[in-house]
Amino acid sequence: MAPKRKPARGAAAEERDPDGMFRGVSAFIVPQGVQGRRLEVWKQRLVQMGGRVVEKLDKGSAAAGVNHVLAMDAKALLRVLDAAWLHRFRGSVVSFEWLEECLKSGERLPERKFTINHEEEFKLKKAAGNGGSGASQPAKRSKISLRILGISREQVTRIGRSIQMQMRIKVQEASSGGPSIYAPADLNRNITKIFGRLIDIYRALGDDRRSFSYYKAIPVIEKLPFKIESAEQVKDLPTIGKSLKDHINEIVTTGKLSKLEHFENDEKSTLLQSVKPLPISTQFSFKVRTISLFGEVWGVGPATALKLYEKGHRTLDDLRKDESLTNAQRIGLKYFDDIRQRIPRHEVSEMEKFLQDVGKDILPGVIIVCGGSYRRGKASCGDMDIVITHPDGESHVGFLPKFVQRLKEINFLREDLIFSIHSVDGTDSGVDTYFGLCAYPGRELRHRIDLKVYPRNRYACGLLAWTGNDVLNRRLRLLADSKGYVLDDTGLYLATRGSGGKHAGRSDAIVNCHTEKDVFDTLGFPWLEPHERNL
DNA sequence: GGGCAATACTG
DNA sequence: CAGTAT
DNA sequence: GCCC
Repeated sequence: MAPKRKPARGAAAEERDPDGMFRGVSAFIVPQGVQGRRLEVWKQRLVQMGGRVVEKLDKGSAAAGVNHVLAMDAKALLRVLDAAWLHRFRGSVVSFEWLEECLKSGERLPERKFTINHEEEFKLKKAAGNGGSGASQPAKRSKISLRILGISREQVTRIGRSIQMQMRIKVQEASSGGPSIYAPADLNRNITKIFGRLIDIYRALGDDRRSFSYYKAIPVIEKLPFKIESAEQVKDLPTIGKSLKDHINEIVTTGKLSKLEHFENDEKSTLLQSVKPLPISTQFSFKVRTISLFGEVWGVGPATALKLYEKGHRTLDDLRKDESLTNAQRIGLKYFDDIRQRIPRHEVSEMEKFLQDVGKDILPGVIIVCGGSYRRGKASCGDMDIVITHPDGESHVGFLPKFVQRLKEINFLREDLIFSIHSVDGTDSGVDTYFGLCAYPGRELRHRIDLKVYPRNRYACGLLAWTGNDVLNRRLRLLADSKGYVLDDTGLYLATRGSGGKHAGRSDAIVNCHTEKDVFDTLGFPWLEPHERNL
């Protein structure tokens, strides 16, 4: 797949009306139980009319300006937020009806009538013995669950301290004035915005290579210190060839791109028509939108998304009725909203510790590290990539099945997507893999989690690959190829030079790389700390 | 006109 | 094998 | 889509 596009800076800011009815509203939105497309429309409306949508909310955010929480109902609300947190929260907790009624009447209605009575709901759940599906417990409970699961008191208090610490830091940040952004003004937003749409469209259609070309052009354009006024200024830039130059020419002279209009105007969304017309730049063809949506389901790619569309499916609910879905796709669909939620860094940190504790119980000395965007230092993560090995080079064998079993017993792992074992018979480099869904102890919200177990001598390459980012992976693999190596997550190999073969085969001559640094050094690539790998 | 990272699992 | 995932 |  082509690299995921970073959300453009200030995406909706341009069409925003600062005097709109939602002026001053900073809303955190609980997506559970709402159709994704509907949600998107609401968010757009909110922002267009002067509001703000806060994507991440963690324990410290009370001070970060959030003054509204919007959710479907109390159940959805408690699924994502702690009752204790809500109790402390001073802003409005309202159902989406508030938003709908405001939009319908055209004026800002008092929140009071739409308040969600979560306290009541929580008491009910508690009285009912608290087994209830989907209800999340207050913060205290999750610690208790950790203890129930065999975690020591010291660890529990350590986790508690670390949460408090992070809250303190958060509050400090919030009180020391707003976020200072040093990003330079985005002079050519008119162009990159359009390219951004093309990236999404081509990816949804399965044309990753083409999508990638637009993707590469964006940072190049963003770095320009001037506003492009003619294609002349751009014709010699790398990543910008004839076609992109023509696009830019059309954009700077006419203000739009007919090619994009074509994509966006073939069949209009009836849903979007029923609401007020959106700015042209935020419209998508119904077909492209729908296929993109389907493609966001885990296990559904461009080909399947297209088939489903042509079968007549138009919504995720349509998909739910389809018999042809695979197991994994069903799970992806069922937990669509859950998986889409990002995980706050401190929670990943806690879960990493949790996994380490469970792991060392089964196999003393086992090394368990959370890679991915977490290891690259991101403030929140889309999923967790757990890389595992054992220093003795042998006892990792057979670890993963036991680990997974244990994690299921204690209700951490919930649903399986992929599970394959090679360490025992030694096939496929002896790497064991598990992909699935997990839930933070004491909650029901599902997160994507990957577990990979490597023999010690392959661990460095595994960790490197699973830390990414994917752009770095590609660069390193390309570089390896140019120097007569093959690099993947299982090792660095001497390429077998088949006489005319384009694809250098992997000889079993593995190059000894005990650490990530060994890989960088062997390839002659300047060392990057994990947090420097966000290319 | 071919390559664009490289490889594993599902059905 | 095609499709999807990392 | 771009690059060689």
